[in-house]
This record gives sequence, C-alpha cells and structure tokens, in this order.
Amino acid sequence: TEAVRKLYDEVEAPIIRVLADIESEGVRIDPDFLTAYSSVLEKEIKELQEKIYADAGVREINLNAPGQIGDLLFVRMKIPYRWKKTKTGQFSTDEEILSELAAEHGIVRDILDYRGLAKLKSTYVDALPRMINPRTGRVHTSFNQALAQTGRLSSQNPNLQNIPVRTERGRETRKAFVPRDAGHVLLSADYSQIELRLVAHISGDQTLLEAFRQGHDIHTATAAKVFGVALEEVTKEQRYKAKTVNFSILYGAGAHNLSKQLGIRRSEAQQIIEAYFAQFTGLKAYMEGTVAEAREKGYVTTLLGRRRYLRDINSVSAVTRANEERVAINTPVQGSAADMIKVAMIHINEALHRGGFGARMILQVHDELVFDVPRTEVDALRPIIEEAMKNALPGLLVPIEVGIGTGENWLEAH
DNA sequence: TCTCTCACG
DNA sequence: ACGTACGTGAGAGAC
Repeated sequence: TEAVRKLYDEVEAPIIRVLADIESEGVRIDPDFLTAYSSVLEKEIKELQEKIYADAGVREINLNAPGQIGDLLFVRMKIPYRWKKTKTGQFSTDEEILSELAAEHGIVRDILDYRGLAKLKSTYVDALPRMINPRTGRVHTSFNQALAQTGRLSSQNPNLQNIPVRTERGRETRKAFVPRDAGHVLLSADYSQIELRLVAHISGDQTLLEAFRQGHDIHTATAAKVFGVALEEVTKEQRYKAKTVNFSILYGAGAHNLSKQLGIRRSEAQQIIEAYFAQFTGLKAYMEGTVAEAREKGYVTTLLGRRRYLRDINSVSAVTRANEERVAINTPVQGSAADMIKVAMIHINEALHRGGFGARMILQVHDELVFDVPRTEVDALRPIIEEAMKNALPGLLVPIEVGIGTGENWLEAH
C-alpha cells in the first residue's frame, strides 16, 4: 500500500544506515570495573550457597537447576505445593511462586537472592567483557530490524537492550558503560510515558489528553479520576494502583491479572477497571474499535501505517481469540512508539553528520537513545536531540516530553 | 535443542 | 473449568 511504501522509503530504508553506524561504532565497556564487581558477586554467591546447603542439610544439589530446587523444597522439605506444575511435570520454582514462600521459609529467600546474583554475574558482569572486540576495544551489538512483530528493534550478541536497572545491584552494571575517553560524556535521552501519550493520541480520549496537557503526573492524575479524589489527596497506594492500571491497559489485561499484580481481590480489581473505563471512555472505545477493525480487516496498523496481520483474531477458540485481541490493542501503541523513535534516530543521525559533530549515537533501548558526546558539544546537541525526538511525528494531539541527562557512565546519564 | 527462568522497555 | 498482560534475548541444565 501507499502508506507501507512510504514507511519503507522514509523510515525502514534510511534507518539501515543509522543502525549500521551504531553497530560499527560500538560501546566502550570498562572491563576492570566488571572484573572487580564479578569478584564481589562471587564471594556473595559462595556465602549464600554455603548457607543454603547448611539449611537444607545437603550439598549434592545444583542451585542453578530449577528441577533440583523444586525437589528440595517440595519433596525433601515437604513444603506444600499449591500451584500448577510446568508442562514437563516439574514443580515450577519461578520468582512469583517462591516469593509467596519467602516470608515463611528463610531458605527460599536465600534461593531467590542466589538466583538474582547468579543471573547478574553470568549474564552480564562476566559476559560483557568477553564481548569486547579485540580490534576496536568496544562492544558491538547486532540489531534486528525486521524481527519484532510490532516494528521494534531487537538487540543480540550481546543484547544491550536488557541491561539491568531495576535493582540496586543490577544497576551497578551500567557504571561499566563509559564514554570513549576523558573528553567525552554519555548523554541519554528518553521519552517520558511515550506509549501512554500515544494511546491518548490514537484513541483521542479527552480525559487522558487533558491530563497530559495539564502536565500533571499522569499516574496521580489517573488515580484522582479513578478513585474520585482531588489531585492533592491521592495517596501513594492509590498512585501505585493507578500506575499498574495504566500499564495493564496497554496490554489489554483483565481483572485477574490486575488483582495478581496488585495483590488485591479480583472483585476489587474489577471495580478499579470499571471505574477506569467510566472515566476514560475514549480509551474503552478505542480498544473495542481496534479489535473490531482487526476482525474485519485481519490486521492492525501503527501511526505510520505499519501492519501486523492477526491470523487468529477470528479463531473459534476463545483463549486464542482473546490472546490475539490483546495483540490488536497493544500493537498500534507499541508499534507507533517504535515508528516515532526510528524517525527521530534518522533525523538526529543526519544532524550529527551534517553538523560535523563528533558525537555518535551508540544505543537505542525502545524509548531511549544514548550518545557518546564530546564535552564541548553537549550544550549544542541537547536541544537538537530533544527537538528531533519531540517532533518526530507531526500533528500529535499530546505534548511529548523528553528527559535528557549526561554523566561519566550510563547510570549517571540516565 | 528444548525448558525454565529472568533481564529490559 | 480453563487460562489468564504486550514485545524481546540469553544463560544454565536436561536430554
């Protein structure tokens, strides 16, 4: 179609060069920092391992093997198991299940801690230094441009789009991502609430649009609407619930999952969802509309006309159909955000080349761009990047906000 | 090579 | 009664 042709000519084709630039540029990683951190983690892991062995009264068990952990907890220690097993008949021992047992059983807490540290060490702290290219001294990821069904990029070998950030210890990893030399800094620019803003635009929901236009904290504003209180009266708990609801909406989640997520009764989750849609009627209409359109046409589209075909949208299986309906709701939102940042990347890369800047784009993490910037260029580039990101898609009904920071490493810049 | 688990947006 | 949130990539163990 015309729109798809335009998407290819103006976005997908030109971004190939941008991605090639990022890949060949690479990122500098400080291997000494990671090696030192690895030793710290190793010591903690060994201590935890000894503690677990002592508590369990056995040493012949591999703590990295989920099957052996399941045996230990639910057969040898006879902790009651009240969940569904995995499809291979094992006891599932994932975070969600072990968390519920952690309060009662110290050993479970320790196993979770052990897992967290072992994951951090093997997947990131030990792996990243090994990925340094001996010729360039830098780490070069590969981006998949045409894999993710929404239009997002994905990153592999190594994946630099899932570097830890949510926990204190995980975040440390980001200190190893550093500028090329003392004359440079890292600059990170990220969209604020981009998917929620885009769903406001796409749906045209007046309440959500107005909340963004007022510039209020969106989760607080949502809480005020849903719980029927003034902005100033929103409690932390209410804000947290509203944030989770906002997040869930983008995925088309139901009351069951929301209740699990919030640790509340299903009936309460149902009430929150009903209150939410009573306020955000345009959002509700959008969700129903996009599903209906998907049923008719067999595909959904993003703002730039990207298509995702949904072969199971008319499935006779209710479960299969429901899955596809959630995809129909989420894809236009996630995919439009992908469209938007791709356009911004093309414009920024052009500006860098045309302006003769020494700065280089080095990472894209879905709603964030990271640059290696000569200190002398920071002030000039900040507004160029910010404007390019904000104005990537013309005619949006919502204001777009971009946060920019700089620092001596990725953690500081973020 | 598959399964389980878990890291990110 | 069943299943139960969107999109990814990778390490370790089991087979």
